[in-house]
Amino acid sequence: MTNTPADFFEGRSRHTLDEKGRLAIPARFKEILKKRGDSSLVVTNLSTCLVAFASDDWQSIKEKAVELPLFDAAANTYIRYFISGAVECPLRQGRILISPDLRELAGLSKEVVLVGHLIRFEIWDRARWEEEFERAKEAFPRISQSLTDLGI
Amino acid sequence: MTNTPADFFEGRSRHTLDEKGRLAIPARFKEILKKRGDSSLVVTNLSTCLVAFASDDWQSIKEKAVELPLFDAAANTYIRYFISGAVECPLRQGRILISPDLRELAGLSKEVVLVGHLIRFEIWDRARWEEEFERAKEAFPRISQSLTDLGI
DNA sequence: GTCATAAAGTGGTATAAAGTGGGAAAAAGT
DNA sequence: ACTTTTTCCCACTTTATACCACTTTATGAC
Repeated sequence: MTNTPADFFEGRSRHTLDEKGRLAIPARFKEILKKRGDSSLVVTNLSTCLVAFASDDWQSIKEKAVELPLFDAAANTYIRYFISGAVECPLRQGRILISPDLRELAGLSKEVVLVGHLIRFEIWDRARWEEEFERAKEAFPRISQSLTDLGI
Repeated sequence: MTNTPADFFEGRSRHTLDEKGRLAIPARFKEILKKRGDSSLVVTNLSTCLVAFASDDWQSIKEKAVELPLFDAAANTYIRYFISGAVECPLRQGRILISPDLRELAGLSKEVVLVGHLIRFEIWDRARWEEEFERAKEAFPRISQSLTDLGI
């Protein structure tokens, strides 16, 4: 794992989450944030893990969401499920604090894996991540058509 | 750089509603109100929860509603159901008081969840929120087309 | 390779802030 | 005047933050 600063979140790191819910951010991720003049991450939930964005990337997601009609069912589902989980997490001593609520949703215990996802990165409980990785490895040969359709 | 508070209500918080109906407002939400020079919230009912707005945002909702045709059925339903429920709740010692009427409508017991919804935030009974969250999570994969139509 | 040094990551403690609960004073309604 | 409700104040508990120290991993010189 080189320490060349990249523009994207890349690579996987195993970290530990302490009892207070503090999570160290890998140095190469911190470099990216620093380059953008950013010192916080925005963290929210997905169904099986958490996702972290640089604040200005999250900002543009929000700006779209805020234009949605007040009473549209799909819009409300989207906001309640995905947007409403978002918490700004400032980096302190190179770490962020993950709320008990989000920790519970993602099933995070002590051992955690941070997975680079280019514009964002994911935060997985280690056991869940290993399951998901196996699933992805298994599924990979079968998704070639979908990838072609997506232009890859 | 600085720990700037966001412009929108984001994140979920678990709070307790005491016997007097007092509800603490999360510090990050209070920051937003303070930034706007606002010291009250406007709270009204939705079908399964309550919604809170900063007073000037509520003002613009009202200004739109007042332009609606006098005898339009949907307009009247909207005003009777949604607009008329609104109560101004001033912040006192960082808390608001929720009337027994609204508490009953939203089925609020002791455990309550505040759900950031950008321009507004929702107030849910905890058990109801958990049901709704599961529903939203479940429904999420199926609403992608609607979201695309909405420009997401 | 080994050693020294630096950087990254981990854990604990003291302090500060946020959230919670209850009681007394004030205000409102009867 | 009396009851009920609201408001304010204080005390307590819980959670977050800053600070410090230690361990582990990476880096560079020899």
